[in-house]
Amino acid sequence: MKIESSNPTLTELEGAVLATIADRGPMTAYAIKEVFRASPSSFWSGSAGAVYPLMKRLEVSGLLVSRDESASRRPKREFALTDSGQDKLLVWLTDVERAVNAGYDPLRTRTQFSHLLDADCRRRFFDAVEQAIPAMSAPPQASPRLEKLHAFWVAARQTWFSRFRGLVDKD
Amino acid sequence: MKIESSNPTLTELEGAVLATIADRGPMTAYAIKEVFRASPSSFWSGSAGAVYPLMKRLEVSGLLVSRDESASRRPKREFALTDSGQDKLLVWLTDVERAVNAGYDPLRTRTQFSHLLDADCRRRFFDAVEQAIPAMSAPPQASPRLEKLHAFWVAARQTWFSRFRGLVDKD
DNA sequence: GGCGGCATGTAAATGGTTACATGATTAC
DNA sequence: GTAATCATGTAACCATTTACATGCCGCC
Repeated sequence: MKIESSNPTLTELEGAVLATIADRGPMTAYAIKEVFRASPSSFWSGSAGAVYPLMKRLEVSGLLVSRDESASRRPKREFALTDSGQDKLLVWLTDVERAVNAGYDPLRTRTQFSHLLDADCRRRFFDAVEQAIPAMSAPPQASPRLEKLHAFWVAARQTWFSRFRGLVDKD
Repeated sequence: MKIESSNPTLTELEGAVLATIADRGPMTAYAIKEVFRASPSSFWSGSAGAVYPLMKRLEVSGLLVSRDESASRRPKREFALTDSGQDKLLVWLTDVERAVNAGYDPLRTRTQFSHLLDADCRRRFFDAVEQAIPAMSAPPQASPRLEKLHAFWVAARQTWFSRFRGLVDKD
């Protein structure tokens, strides 16, 4: 007897959707989409074309259940986590292989090639970046916990970048 | 008279290809692909299906030129940067909007939801991550400069994560 | 003589973006 | 009454991945 394992592993977007619902409770696809749209990373674009079909897929594979919560003629379908969805979420959340990954960071990529810029151009670019990093704001209506986490991440990034710069400027 | 602007902006992969060639001199598509495959980020997979057509595209749009460098019956086509390629590269490299972006980081994503894990599970996951971060190695045959940059980035990440953990573990 | 690395490429599938379309409801 | 927001969705397109296919060269 073969056990149906459905999708082998969740994509980052799928995992993040499940995690968001686990965190905030049942939500509409629209609300999920807005959460991602508010992210400080442009890689989480929160496009309808990604979110709606994705959540439908997650329901079909039994990780989400939806109920019609329309209070008027306007449609409103709320998705909640199933037990199996909770299980998969925990697997995704604690996936060490995924977590230990340099990720995809346009600034880190550029630092690797900063020596290709002449000193003047580099200084201007670095100045602009250094000024912009602390200005990165957390998504509006973020919880105090998320706000704190964001501030913390920004501070770490700032430290990293200015130390990197100190290293490079010496040359 | 209309000025042909061809592709509006380079993708991250396109920019990184141009930068790699600018850095190392003329290379084959195969060599480029291997550089990306060696990256510590799984997002730079360096697949032939991405690299070969991409470099052909960059040549068609005039950012690269290729010459046949076959020394035997085995084919070998080396791509070099054109002046226009150099220009576009500099624009890409100093794109502040791109550089100031939280990027795509599976670990950062997971930290945002770490409170969904029970204390025991969280500790195990964090332990594994904290142990794995310093073990992240730079690509083999990296230049001393790249090696240094990588070590520096790893150290910053380690600091960030352990401080984040200190913040969370208090709860 | 065979295996691993160099070198080129393509076809199909995936996962996501952009842009569009529709309509209900709320706030001004 | 009209603009913004809530809410749902789809179609076309895009960059990239996975998997495959081919063949040459050097080394053991």
